[in-house]
Amino acid sequence: MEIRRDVFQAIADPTRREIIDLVAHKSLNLNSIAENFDVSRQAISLHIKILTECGLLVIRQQGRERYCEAQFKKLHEVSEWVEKYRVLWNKRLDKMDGLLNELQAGNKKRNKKQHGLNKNR
Amino acid sequence: MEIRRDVFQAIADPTRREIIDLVAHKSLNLNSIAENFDVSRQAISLHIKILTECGLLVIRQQGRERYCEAQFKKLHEVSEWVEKYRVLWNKRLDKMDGLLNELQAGNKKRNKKQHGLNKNR
DNA sequence: AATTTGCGCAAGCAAATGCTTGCGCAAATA
DNA sequence: TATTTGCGCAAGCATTTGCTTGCGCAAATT
Repeated sequence: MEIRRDVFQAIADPTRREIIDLVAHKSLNLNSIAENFDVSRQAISLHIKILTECGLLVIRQQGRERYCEAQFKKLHEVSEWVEKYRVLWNKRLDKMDGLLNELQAGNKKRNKKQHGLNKNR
Repeated sequence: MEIRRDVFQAIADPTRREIIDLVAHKSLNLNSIAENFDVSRQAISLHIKILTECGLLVIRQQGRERYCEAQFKKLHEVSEWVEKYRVLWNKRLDKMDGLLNELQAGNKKRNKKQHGLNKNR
């Protein structure tokens, strides 16, 4: 068991993202989750299976009910991948700001050239 | 044109994530990108199409070559979704730390009860 | 003990995904 | 001008995905 699933693949589906949103703050059993969607219980059950297989959810069996608890640790993988670009993307914004400022400065008047300002972003 | 694609869906595929990694620092034309993979050029072309359709890539046509440039702004959507859980997931770690400490304290000796310490994380 | 409730298993199916190969065009090179 | 190069378009195909419905079991309720 425990088929290594890809987290990125798991959160690709909007329904699965909603499921995570739902159980983020308090555990819910499968049927309570399914109530929030207009697909069959079975469909939701499958989504939950996928989410547990990749470690984003953990099931606590309690009698005949299965409570789903979010497991955020696994989101770290996604976070890492995205955040490594944050530096670059801030840099790009800076550059754009710079260009905009140059343009504005140029339009308003051709004197008082401001250059390389606006590094705060 | 411009079929609104889901960013989450786009980055679900490992090849597409690799493509983004490749062009993160410098633009590359399609064939240079395709060289890095052992699938056909056409397959890569399709991946790139998907990436541009959701705004993660921008194409600059230059003669007969098409240079792919990463567009990190769109990653913000992913970042936002993931990061909103960071608080929760840190909180959970705190709780676990707390439990661990209680256990340790309990094991070592049954006196000197430390409770609710270790809030620093 | 009989019924209801929660949920997994499995089959079946349409649509989407990822890939390939072959064709053709327009820009660059010879 | 003839050939090469970069790349899109389109058809075809195997998997995968997401969903449904029906069955059945075990825990809870009556």
